[in-house]
Amino acid sequence: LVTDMAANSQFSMAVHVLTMLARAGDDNVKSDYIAASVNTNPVVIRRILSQLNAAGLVSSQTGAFGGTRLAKPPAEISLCSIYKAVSCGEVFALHAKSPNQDCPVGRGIESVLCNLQKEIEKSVGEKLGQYSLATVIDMVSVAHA
Amino acid sequence: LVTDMAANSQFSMAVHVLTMLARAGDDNVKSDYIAASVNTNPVVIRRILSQLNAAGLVSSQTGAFGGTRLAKPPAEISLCSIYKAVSCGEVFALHAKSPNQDCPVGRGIESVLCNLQKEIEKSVGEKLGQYSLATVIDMVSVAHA
DNA sequence: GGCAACTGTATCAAATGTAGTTACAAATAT
DNA sequence: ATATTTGTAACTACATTTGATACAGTTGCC
Repeated sequence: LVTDMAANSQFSMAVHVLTMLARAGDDNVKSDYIAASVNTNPVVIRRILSQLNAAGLVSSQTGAFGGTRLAKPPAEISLCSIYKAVSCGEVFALHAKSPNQDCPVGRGIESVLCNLQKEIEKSVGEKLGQYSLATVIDMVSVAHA
Repeated sequence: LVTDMAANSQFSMAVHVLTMLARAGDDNVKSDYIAASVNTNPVVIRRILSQLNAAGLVSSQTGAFGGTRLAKPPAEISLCSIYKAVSCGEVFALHAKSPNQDCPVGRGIESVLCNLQKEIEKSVGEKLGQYSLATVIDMVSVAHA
């Protein structure tokens, strides 16, 4: 392990996972199989699948011959819904400690930054909403055609 | 300390710092004074000022009666330039470990995600570019008028 | 029924990033 | 000279992410 940890890559992994599921169609896919492609531990994959399941993007089945498959067609899964499903942090964080309320700037800056944060997050959501899982699948195919 | 650490709030602090400097006009402002408003340690402020200085947004002076002031008028400092100045992480991170290159998806997904990452980052930059430090100052003033 | 396979989740360890703090060298006005 | 202030190194504390092991619960098949 030499890489930079503590930098949330769950969105990247989630897109990867969903792409694998899309290629399997209606077949159940096992977490071990996905883990081999993502190059990580099956539990990491199951943690992501758990969030995607909560968001209604996939549906899983326990027991022998179990596994996971998409809950909707790839064209109906937007990248925005994936982004929201895995709890990625905000683009930037607000002050860790509340600023000094005795200072005019300290008193006013928090709400301004909070509004800005919401606007940026909305902007990111709209941009991601322009793409679907189907788009990604096409791009992956073209990438090494 | 009970707050959530490890969530980069340097952009928020940088905007706060620059707002303080803007209000001081051409006067040198000391890191201790800014730290009192941001409610943190002067060294944390000087670390941010160091990055803003490298980006040409402020100019500092060491020694007695030293301090920092803006290097340009607030209207010419866009929030995008502030965002780029403090090294905030990307909106989402790519895979920590490189995916399995023996899998078609693993082989193609990285470049797709990388392109997407760049596009999102560009989108964020454009959105932030719509605002300047002058805008923020106005909003802070209005917030508690 | 019993077995094998798979998910779901708890728990722990390793690595990394952020923020806060102390300390001190370098610079500069008086 | 002296006092003041920046710039930066070094260290601690804490949170987050990822990876790994373990195991209970579920399910298909013989």
